[in-house]
Amino acid sequence: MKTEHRSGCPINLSLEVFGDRWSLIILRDMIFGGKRHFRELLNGSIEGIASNILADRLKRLMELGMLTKADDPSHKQKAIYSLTEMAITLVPIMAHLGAWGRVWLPVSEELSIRAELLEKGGPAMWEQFMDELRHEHLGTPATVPGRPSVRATLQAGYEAVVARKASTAA
Amino acid sequence: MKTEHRSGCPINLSLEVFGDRWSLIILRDMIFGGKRHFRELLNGSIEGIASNILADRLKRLMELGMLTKADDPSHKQKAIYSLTEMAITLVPIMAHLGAWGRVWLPVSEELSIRAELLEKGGPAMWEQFMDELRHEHLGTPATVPGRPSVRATLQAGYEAVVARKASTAA
DNA sequence: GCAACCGATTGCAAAACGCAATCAGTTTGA
DNA sequence: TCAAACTGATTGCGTTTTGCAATCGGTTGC
Repeated sequence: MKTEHRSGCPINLSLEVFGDRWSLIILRDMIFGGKRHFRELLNGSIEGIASNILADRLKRLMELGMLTKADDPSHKQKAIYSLTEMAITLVPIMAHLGAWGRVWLPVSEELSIRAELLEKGGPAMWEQFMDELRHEHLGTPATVPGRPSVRATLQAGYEAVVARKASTAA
Repeated sequence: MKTEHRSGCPINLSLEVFGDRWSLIILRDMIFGGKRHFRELLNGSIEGIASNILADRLKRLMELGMLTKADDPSHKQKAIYSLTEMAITLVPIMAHLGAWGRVWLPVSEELSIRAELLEKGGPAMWEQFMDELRHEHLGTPATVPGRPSVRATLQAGYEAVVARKASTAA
């Protein structure tokens, strides 16, 4: 891993980690989309990432300590990627980024409903979401079961918008 | 201005705006360093931005609506760059980014003290800072004068660390 | 057996980057 | 008065990164 840095400024160092056009997209798809496999990330990406870029970024994110990789017991060739705590704590940043983008950029309604719900949920929802991610990716015990998962809530919001748009368009 | 987007996802659109290694650095220097001129940004950058990259990014950030440019009355050739509201509202993102970087990345003490103070100040401090930036860059009336400015507070913290390190090293 | 799928890798053209030198106009100061 | 320093850039050029398509060897399901 490269240890050469432009400066010790936290904002600069953060940019050195995900100051490119793809790293955060991959993490977004893992966090909000629940993607864990190479093909899921490759084919599920609405932005259309190329396979060599995806391979390169996965490797880089592993070297940086944001991801880990493990064998999938169901398939000898399959690898399963997991978020580390370092990546999971990006949730508040993702939430702010989504909120800012919703205000200032030409977002589409169906792709920004998740950001809107996450913004409205506030820090309490982010904490719950991070706990769920820790359970999924790090194997920590599930906390307070019974309530619907954040990802399911966001997904339901997304599907409601898609359904509504389909019905009004028909 | 380019209107071609990879997707309408707010996180993706945000990345299209500052998903590179320099745009946020420039905004950081304007927000926290109070830099307003080309040369200030060029020579003051600890990361060492090249002049062609700086020129390109300033142009791009203007096209995106993050910056405006005006003549400096004191010098016919001098241009003064101002943050727009769009850029000023990045303050909470900068704060979170700095907080995240402080936890996970090899930050230097003197360059992360500002991030620490901003994190501890919380949303109230961010709001005050954004108001000060609006006053500086947009000419809005100053709100609640009398308290020390956030930038001065952060700068004082930085200088205290530098002074302490100089004295212990001596 | 064979098609579909697995995580990549390779080749290649285009774009972006990093660096140094340079530009024309403006201001400063001796 | 006139040169030096400073203003916001621009140019040229070699290196690196990106984007895209094709392909790879191995695995699995039918």
